[in-house]
Amino acid sequence: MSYQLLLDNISKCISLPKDEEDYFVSLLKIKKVKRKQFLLQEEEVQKQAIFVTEGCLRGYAIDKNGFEHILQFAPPGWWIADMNSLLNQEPGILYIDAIFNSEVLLLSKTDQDELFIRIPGFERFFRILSERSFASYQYRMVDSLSLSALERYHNFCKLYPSLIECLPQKQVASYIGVTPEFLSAILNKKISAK
Amino acid sequence: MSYQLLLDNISKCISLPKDEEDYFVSLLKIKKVKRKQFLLQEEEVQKQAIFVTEGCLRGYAIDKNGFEHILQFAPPGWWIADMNSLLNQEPGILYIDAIFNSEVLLLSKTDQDELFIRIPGFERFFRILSERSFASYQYRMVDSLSLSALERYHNFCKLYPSLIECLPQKQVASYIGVTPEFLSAILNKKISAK
DNA sequence: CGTCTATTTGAATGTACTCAAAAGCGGTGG
DNA sequence: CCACCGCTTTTGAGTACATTCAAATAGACG
Repeated sequence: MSYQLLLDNISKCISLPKDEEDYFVSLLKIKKVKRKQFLLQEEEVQKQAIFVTEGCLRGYAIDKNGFEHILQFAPPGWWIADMNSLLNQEPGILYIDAIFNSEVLLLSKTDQDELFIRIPGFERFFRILSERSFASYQYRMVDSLSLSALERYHNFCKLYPSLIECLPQKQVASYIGVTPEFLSAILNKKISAK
Repeated sequence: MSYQLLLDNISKCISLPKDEEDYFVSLLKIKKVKRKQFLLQEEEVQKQAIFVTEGCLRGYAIDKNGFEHILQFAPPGWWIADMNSLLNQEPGILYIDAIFNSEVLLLSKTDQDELFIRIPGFERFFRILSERSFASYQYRMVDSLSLSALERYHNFCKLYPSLIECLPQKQVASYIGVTPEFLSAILNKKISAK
């Protein structure tokens, strides 16, 4: 059932009595999201943290020339949000939409704040979650400073092995920070070089 | 005194009785760090979280061609660490050293874990700290995907206004991800274009 | 004053983008 | 089943952005 994936993740970090688990689940809203449907658009305030149970979402920004830059994919088991907007409840810069028909769990900022007070164990869970996200962005930033486009592509394949086969290449290009034409070129050059 | 800056930051997030504060302070080690002295090198395990009280540190990676890529500067009031290494207690990829003679507070991973158990309020403090770091890396990653070198330079000036005047330009170049020659070129072109 | 490092300048090169057009690949409706 | 549509991928030519390398200039400091 929809909550299981999230509850399993939580139980790896903290142990939760049944009543607390029930309370937590009562705060979650299940939402079905159709392909291309938005969960957030630029200038909106991110009111909920989003946990993906089925399908896949993406978070991206659009630059002043109208080009998309994908920051993150969120397959099942991943959280996604414009974190600055969620934290400070101010307008964000990200768009979040569904790549495939998806199902997500929503936890509103106000319920989350309440949750921290009622069940301090969730402070720990979200601390650990944030630390890991922080750590992975730190390394990703290092990669973006020090690796070539091809190396970033290989990293991507390692990070999202399940996605690489079902995503259009242009979305991968957007994630690693090159144009679709250029990614196509370096991948084909590589093959013929064998 | 050395602890005040950190205690002030903490008190903005959580309120701490005197005895808990004393316990926390007892876990901290003050360390003086000379310019160019290392606090961490590649392949080492980050055993402590580092909080800067005086001077300035930097965290950077060295790529396979021997070039430095600065990930972060840490002036007073900032924490710095190879977060993945600290979290998982495994070898990291960052170097951390002092740009100027500095003073830092060290909180070891084991003491920190103990602290979370003894004083749950610190779960909250470090959750908030991690969330903010996460949020700022998220936006920085968007910037690196969507902004030009000159725009990233302007962002840097906003982020580290106190540093921009005392850092050698080549270190700023390293942070924004271009060569010192190129940064010099775009800054001078800009001026003559007036 | 000399030494060390940072900055600037310029030429040649490489990396990545733009634009345009062609080719491929599902899906859908007739 | 085929023809067509929309979207992705490929290809190529021309251009812009950014690096490399080398050398000259400028600043900081003992």
